Amino acid sequence: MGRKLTPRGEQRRNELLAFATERFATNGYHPTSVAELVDGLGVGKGVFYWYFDSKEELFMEILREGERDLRRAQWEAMGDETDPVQRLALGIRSSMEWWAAHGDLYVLIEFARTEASFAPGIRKGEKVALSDTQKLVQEAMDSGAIPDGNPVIISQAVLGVSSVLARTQMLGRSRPPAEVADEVIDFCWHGLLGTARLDAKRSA
Amino acid sequence: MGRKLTPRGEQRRNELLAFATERFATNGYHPTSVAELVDGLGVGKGVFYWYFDSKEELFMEILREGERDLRRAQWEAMGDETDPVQRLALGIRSSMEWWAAHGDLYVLIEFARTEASFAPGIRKGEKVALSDTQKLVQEAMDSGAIPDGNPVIISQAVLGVSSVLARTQMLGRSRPPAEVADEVIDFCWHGLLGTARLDAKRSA
DNA sequence: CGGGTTCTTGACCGAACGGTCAAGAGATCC
DNA sequence: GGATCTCTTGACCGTTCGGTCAAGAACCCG
Repeated sequence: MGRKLTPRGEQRRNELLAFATERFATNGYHPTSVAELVDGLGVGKGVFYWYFDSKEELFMEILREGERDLRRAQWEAMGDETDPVQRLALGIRSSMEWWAAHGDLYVLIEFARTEASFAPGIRKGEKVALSDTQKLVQEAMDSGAIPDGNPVIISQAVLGVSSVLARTQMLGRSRPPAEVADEVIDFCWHGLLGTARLDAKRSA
Repeated sequence: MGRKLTPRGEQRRNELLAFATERFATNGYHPTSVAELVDGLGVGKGVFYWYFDSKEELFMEILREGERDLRRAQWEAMGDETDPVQRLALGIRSSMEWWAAHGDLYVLIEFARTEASFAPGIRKGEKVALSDTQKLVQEAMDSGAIPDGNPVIISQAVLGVSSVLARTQMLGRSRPPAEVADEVIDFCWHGLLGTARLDAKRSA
């Protein structure tokens, strides 16, 4: 929208974003009406349309802010580590921590992928995540740290394992993100035939 | 609904199921109206409600039939193979073939997970898939074919890799299912640090 | 205090939705 | 040919939806 907001307005906007995120994740995007959002916050309907052009724009804003924040968290976590395999591990751990704190976004992104109006935006975000991962994998291959292979496939597989275990183990069973991250790394590094499984994998 | 149908009625019902599957997957469940479905088939609205109690019931029927058919395909593919690791590979290959032929269902299941009214049914189906996989992994561990580990985690990881590569490589890039299945197996068996990567992995 | 801006209200709107139903067409069997 | 059952029609219904807007309250600054 691009309206200039006072601190008070900024706060209202954040209230709307937070409440909508929770409702959309719990009840679904379509079944959650704008009326339900403003009623839940105890304000008039005009408030909603003061801060957002449409329900659709609000939703895209939630997705955009979420993706931005996740990427920032990953970048911060990797810090000045230089070894690509270690960087990958740090990225996985920080993603897991982030998803643990923002479980609602997980559901929202899954939904967004299933509808024509939101899918393109999601695909763009996933391309960025893939490209980030792919660079690390390629670098690790070049340095001989991991054997040659198709870096795209490997990156997608790593992201897939992270994603599914985040959903089933962490969001579904409330297990601590650090533990789940260890399991992701363990599987991704060695696969199910691998043997070096018993030593401590926790990095640094 | 349990209405008894003549062959003609059976065919109409299947037309509705097929058309709705395509529309839901392409455009989303909520944005696709019952009116759009019957108009697309060139029939009156009453036809829809002759065969289904509600739009929701139709959708659940699509999911139910899909899951049943996938499971049947897997069971058929595994045939009389006895080695658990080989059975796992056969299961992965047949799933990939099935998803290639039923890409619409992929999107539908992803959506169904995101909404309170459909999520329980999906979770039940996923529990079955997990349990099937888990049994094979456990068996392989008991026989020493793969090292000990948490069979739940490993099974979910394998299913996750299958799922993400099915989506990105097969449905997204139209690559042949057999190739993608090979890549899934390769990654799951050895991980990204594994070395035995160059021999032919194709089974039998 | 006055004047301008930011924010809020809630009645209202047209459109679209899921679903109903009385009426009738087509097939089938005796 | 009539009785019966399966299937089809489409106008119609009540409800809810996303979105609008004239009016006014709250806040800020000179």
